[in-house]
Amino acid sequence: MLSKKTKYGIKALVHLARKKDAGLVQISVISKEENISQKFLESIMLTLKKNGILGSKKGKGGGYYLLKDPKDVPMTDVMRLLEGPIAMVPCVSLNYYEKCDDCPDENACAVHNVMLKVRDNTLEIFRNTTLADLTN
Amino acid sequence: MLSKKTKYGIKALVHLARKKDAGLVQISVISKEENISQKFLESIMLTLKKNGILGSKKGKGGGYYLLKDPKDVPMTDVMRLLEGPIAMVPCVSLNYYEKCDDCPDENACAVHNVMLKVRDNTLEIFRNTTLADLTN
DNA sequence: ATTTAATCCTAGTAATCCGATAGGAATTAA
DNA sequence: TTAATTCCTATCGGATTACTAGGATTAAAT
Repeated sequence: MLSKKTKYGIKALVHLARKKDAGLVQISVISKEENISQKFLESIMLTLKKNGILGSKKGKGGGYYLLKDPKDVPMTDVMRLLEGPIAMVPCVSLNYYEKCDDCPDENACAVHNVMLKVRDNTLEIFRNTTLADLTN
Repeated sequence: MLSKKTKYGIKALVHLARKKDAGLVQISVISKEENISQKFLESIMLTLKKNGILGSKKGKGGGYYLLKDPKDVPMTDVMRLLEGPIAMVPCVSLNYYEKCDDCPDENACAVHNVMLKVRDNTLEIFRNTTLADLTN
């Protein structure tokens, strides 16, 4: 299940993408329009900023903005940043790989092989879906 | 991320599918060969039994067995039973649907639409993958 | 009958994660 | 100087996860 953090993060990014020519947008605005707890959203925006997806301006009249064009922000980036691995098991994760304690041989593991297939498909979708696609 | 419960459950089912002509298999055996905590596996086997996937025989010489042919057990059944919804958000779930608190219009929701696509793909895989496929 | 070996059942529990919330510090514009 | 914003750290209740404990029940073998 997708965490609320990721869900809210995506919604906020789409919000910014839609208003990308309007300059800065404040957390308070996004929070109201998207029905997201403001304090919670603050922390989400901060991690998006710290990881090079958003820029910000502090102080009065400040706010957030997208650093890149929406079509250059694939969902893989957003998902990995907010949600973590895209794979359902660590042993098929590209970016968060971990060996299983129980499994002596990955290639012989039934779970490994189905989940690899699922990951490939999901990854394909997220790679080919950008913020721009979500905006429509 | 897949829970250990689901992972162990799948492994146990595959184990049984591979030994389907050998009659009953005991939890203790599966537990050892698959490196799964026996007590934990007990509870998993029990839910698989209560939900019509496994049969059992109690007492000395007892054990578990598959109720159906492995090729008639799709992964959708196993996943839904052990893991719950296949969808990443409740609002795109077929079997566990729930409306989002925050979202006024599902069709206009960016998150909804990507996740619908992901669910369709994942579902397709799980529907077309049976225990028999995992056995090879 | 008794022992042994298995499933069945209910509860509890430690650790972790999630979804926030609290309370300010720092910065900037008016 | 004031108001409005982001930035930062810490905390917290509730839920979930991955087990564990302890026995009740059933059935085969002796």
